[in-house]
Amino acid sequence: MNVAADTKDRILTTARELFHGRSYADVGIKEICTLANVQKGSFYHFFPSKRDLAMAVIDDMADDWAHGFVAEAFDDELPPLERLDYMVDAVYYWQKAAKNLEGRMPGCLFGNLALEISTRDEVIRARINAIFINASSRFHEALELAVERGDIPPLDTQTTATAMLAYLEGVILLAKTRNDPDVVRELGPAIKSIRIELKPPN
Amino acid sequence: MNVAADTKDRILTTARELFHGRSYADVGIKEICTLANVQKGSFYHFFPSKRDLAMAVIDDMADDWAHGFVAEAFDDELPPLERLDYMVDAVYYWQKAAKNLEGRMPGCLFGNLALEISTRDEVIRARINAIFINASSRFHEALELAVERGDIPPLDTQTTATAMLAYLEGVILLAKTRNDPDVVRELGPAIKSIRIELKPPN
DNA sequence: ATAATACTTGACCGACCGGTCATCTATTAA
DNA sequence: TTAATAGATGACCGGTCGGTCAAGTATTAT
Repeated sequence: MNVAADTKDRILTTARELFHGRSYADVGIKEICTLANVQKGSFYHFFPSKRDLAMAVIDDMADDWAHGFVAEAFDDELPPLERLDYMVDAVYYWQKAAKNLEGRMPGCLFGNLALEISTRDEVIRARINAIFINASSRFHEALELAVERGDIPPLDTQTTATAMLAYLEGVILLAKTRNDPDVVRELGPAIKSIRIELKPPN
Repeated sequence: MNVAADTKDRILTTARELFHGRSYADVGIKEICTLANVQKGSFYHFFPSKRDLAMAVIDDMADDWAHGFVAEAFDDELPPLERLDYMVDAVYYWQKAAKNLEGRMPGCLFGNLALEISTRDEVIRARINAIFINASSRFHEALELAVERGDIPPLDTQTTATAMLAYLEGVILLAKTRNDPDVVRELGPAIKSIRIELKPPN
């Protein structure tokens, strides 16, 4: 169990780093195995296919994410609008650290994989979509609270939350294309300016 | 010349469709050749490598884009803020048409390729980055004009323009992940709410 | 008419891809 | 102690990948 869990974990961690740093298609199982110090046959003992590995990596990352700085950013103790800034900051520092390590900005693993594979694999697409929906609900909670507290005037919190997530992903995309994490810091804070008005009731 | 130009064009067009609809890595030269009715040797007469094809596709698309609906959207005749809506609408209709044809939302070719290859290929990354900078300058012009006309209060037009482009890309990313062009229509208009204030002069 | 050039053809190449499998070893349960 | 199970090993497989090349055919310039 111990050894096995360790092996599987090494595969998962290595694959995650490689997929994130490059792309799904560009990383071969052989390379993953070599870096993880795992034999190929052993790999296929734990994962039935590369695609299944990808799904496991996605779930793994989503877990770490949710229990990591997303949990910190959207902490109940924090004033709702500050949570947005916290989130932006967290993305910035993470991307900057990654760039310092690898020389390149990896961007958002989910965004990367979504654009790369979602046209080819419905299951993976749906999985990433679910992660986005979940993330957007964090924004939503924060916005609801902000309205409730009178921090901001009423607005369509649901749609605005999704728009904010979209903005964040877009900022990361642009920053990655420029290979410059500072873009996140420069553009990120404007996330708070996004507003979608409530649809007038019929 | 005629026949040759035609062959090269067929390759370019086919590759563009395939890259856009799926991904760079997922589309092989053999498939491109088959669909374009071109022999492999003939392909390599026009393009030294797959990578060069990708660059040609990017340039080709950037050209079409700039002279196509981007030119329409950012027409001088149009009130500056309406240009933003025009742009969003154009993206929406395009993505919807593509989805109706192929069943899936292809998203933005530049965004797709940026996330897929920019960590591996500096030249391509820089090329796409240049396209984004160029696009953002269209937004910038529109914002400058809007401020000048008093349509909106003064703001950091340069940064806001980039933020708007980021937002648009993010919206397309999310829409693609949901495989639903309506996301563009739902979130798109909020692009006008994005504001980045002028940095106070020292 | 001829020579040079542009383009086409399709067989071919080595490398690498994801994936399999028989065999061996360690661990666990009875 | 033994039988079963879980995990590790690495050779192996068919297929596909990007790319090459020698030979042929149009096309163009002289």
